[in-house]
Amino acid sequence: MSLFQATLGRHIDLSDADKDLLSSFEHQPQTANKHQRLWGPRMRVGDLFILQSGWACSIRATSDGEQQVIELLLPGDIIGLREFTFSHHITEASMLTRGTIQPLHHANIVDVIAASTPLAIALFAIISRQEALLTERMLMALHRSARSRLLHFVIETYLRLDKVQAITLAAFDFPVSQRLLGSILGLSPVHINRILKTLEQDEILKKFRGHIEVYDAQRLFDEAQFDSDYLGNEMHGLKQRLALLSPGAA
Amino acid sequence: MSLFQATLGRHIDLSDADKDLLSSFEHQPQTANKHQRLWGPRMRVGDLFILQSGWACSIRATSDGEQQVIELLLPGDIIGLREFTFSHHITEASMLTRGTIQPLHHANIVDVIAASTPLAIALFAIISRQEALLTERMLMALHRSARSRLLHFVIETYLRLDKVQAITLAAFDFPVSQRLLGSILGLSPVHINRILKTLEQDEILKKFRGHIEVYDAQRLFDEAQFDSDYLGNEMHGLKQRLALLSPGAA
DNA sequence: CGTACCTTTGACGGCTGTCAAAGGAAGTGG
DNA sequence: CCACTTCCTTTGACAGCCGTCAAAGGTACG
Repeated sequence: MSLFQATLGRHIDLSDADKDLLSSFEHQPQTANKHQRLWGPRMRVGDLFILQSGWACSIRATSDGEQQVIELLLPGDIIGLREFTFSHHITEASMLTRGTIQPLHHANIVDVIAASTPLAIALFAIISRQEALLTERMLMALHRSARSRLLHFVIETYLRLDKVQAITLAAFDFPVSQRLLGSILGLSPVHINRILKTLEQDEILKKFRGHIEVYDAQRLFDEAQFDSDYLGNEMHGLKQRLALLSPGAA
Repeated sequence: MSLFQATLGRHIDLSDADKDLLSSFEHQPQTANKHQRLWGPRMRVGDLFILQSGWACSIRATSDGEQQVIELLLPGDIIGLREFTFSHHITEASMLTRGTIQPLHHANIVDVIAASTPLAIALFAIISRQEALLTERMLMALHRSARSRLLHFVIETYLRLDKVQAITLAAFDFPVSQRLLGSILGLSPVHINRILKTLEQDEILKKFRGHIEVYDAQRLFDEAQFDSDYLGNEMHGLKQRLALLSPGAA
């Protein structure tokens, strides 16, 4: 089963028909280079991309001449799901690392929704969780210090990665420059650097070029005041309703 | 046609069957009092509410003891759509003014999605636009001054209201206290007050208890650097695909 | 081997939060 | 109709987090 199916299956139980339908969209994954641009602002919405390996992001240019990262996309995510009902892109999307992607025309999402209610609900679950991620980031931006925000983001990213493929907190891949960290958190690169410096001095963690090493997980979580409620996958009530809808569906 | 149908119909063309289906959910609207609480954090997700008149919001308590408004809900909006795939609420939802609401069990959303692909797409369009609203607010929070953010929010709210029912920018209802404005924008009430003072001195606008009067729309838009792209409703490509799906659907 | 990007460090300034206190407006109960 | 309470608005003084500017060293890549 592919990463993408696993992502959808995290929220609902996939029937064999659902799996077949999804497989038909995952034919020949393409290799995407680092910094490869998938679309830009004002471009017509066409293909979305299932990210099968590597990291990507969507970006907006801000009025003050900076770049703001809107969402960080990890393996298993759908790049552009949040914009598939728009006629034109507002964001730019590009790869942060080399990776593999699977194009999927936005109209095909309509086909998926028409073909399978469970898959439609799973897509709602995914988009709702993206929104929850965004909400949490806004909360952090408005009510937390830069240091706490950075720690929060490290934990969030670790947990998202760990869900896709088990990794260790003591040392995990993190191909994000200080400048990019600033674009994600809305902080200046200079300040990011100062924070990382103190985190290293305090023996909490150290960010290297391509990875992070965590020395003191306890203090990491304490200072980040991380509450993982918003990352949950459970959907009790709706699963029952879905079962009722198609008791004999293959 | 109800406000709710108009909201959905902004994105797609509703068939008669779609309208009938929606009507079956809009039986007996209830009156909701000011400050009435619709749900609280950690409560099981059950009913959503179609807001037919009045203003509402969803709120999160932050770790620093403040309240952060997550979303402002206006007539025609669905309260809780963003959480219908979760098993438990994270937010609290409550009325900001007296109004009328129509309960709708979250499992019924599944029925709607199963019954009509166009309605399912319309729901995706709505949730995607909520996410776009949130994204824009985060962008403002990270890259704009408090004054510009406040002006941006005034324009955004005016445009959202105007879409539901034509109003005039020179004077429109705005039942939001300075304290609440702070909770929405993530600013202290004290600072909100100072900004409103200068806006009044600069003869741009004045906020009264229950409404806003705009004196200088030009400067309002200039200072807010408002770009309305993210509020758009168009969905060209997908409408064509929907038409293909059910050429003869009633 | 050169060029571009990333990281590091210091000095300085401003936007916005906190604390405190007082007056005004609205709703409540007698 | 009045007394009381509660919330909202207003204002001043002060402090701190974080951005900006500038410059230099380090690292990767062609």
